[in-house]
Amino acid sequence: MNNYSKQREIMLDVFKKLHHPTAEEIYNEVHKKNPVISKSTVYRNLNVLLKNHIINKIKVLTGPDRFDLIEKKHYHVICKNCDDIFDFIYPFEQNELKKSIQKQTGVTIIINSVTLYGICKKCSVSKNKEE
Amino acid sequence: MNNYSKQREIMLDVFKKLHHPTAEEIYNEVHKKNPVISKSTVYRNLNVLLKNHIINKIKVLTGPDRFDLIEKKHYHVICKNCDDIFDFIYPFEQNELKKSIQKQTGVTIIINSVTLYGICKKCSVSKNKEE
DNA sequence: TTCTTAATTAAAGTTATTTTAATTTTTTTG
DNA sequence: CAAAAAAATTAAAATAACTTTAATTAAGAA
Repeated sequence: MNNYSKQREIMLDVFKKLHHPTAEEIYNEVHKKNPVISKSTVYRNLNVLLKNHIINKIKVLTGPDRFDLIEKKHYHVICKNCDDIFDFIYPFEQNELKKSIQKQTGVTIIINSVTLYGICKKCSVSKNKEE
Repeated sequence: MNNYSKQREIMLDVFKKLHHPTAEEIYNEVHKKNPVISKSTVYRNLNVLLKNHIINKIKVLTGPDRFDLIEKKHYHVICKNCDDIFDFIYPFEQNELKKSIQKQTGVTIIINSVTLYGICKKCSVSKNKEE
């Protein structure tokens, strides 16, 4: 990937509109702009963008993977109930954590892609009703 | 799930042997002990154990989900290259982080299931050869 | 024991994603 | 610019991981 193909450019455009989209959501949006683009192209280009560290893949507990543009460093909290993703920032880069993990596991954190799980506001309200 | 079925008991036994196993790996091990247990039972019981907070699901970047017994609080670093999972401990429970996330996102962290990504020792060595 | 509920199995179904093979587009080079 | 080579795309088929279904079996309560 040296420069961008037309479809890849459209995909990047679409990324700016959507919030943590799934491949399907990207496909739908991209399809509006150019109905000729196929789903396999979307999937393939997602992988190209991933390999080039232009986007991130976010794994949720259920349902399809989600993606986001790597722009500024932020982390994700995922609601264990509805799988909604929220961004937050935090000074995780303190060497302390990095060094501690190095020592314990031998793993060098390169992309501080922190994911936490919790219960979002909506779900903590509605949880009292059902179940 | 009030008490355990035979198959569920076997599954819990198997969990103590394996390190972050996939459903398939659990099935294989369980199958050795009792060849009559089906794959659908393994999958179904994994979901039962998840709902009852006895095990955790770990999402890796590629490949099938992994699971582990919730015993003592620990977190995971996943190698972006080989998807291997390493455990580490860290005092994340400091209220500071919890409160900060609450404020920013409205999400209440319940299970501090932190996941970070990096490159493990093995991969950082072999990476210099290929590609 | 008989009734009721829960758990299991095997097979079929689903969802998300990848691969393949044929075609089209883009880039390189003479 | 034209021919050759490389890269990207499409549609369809294939795959991987997991879930659902329908029929059967096992367990617990009355």
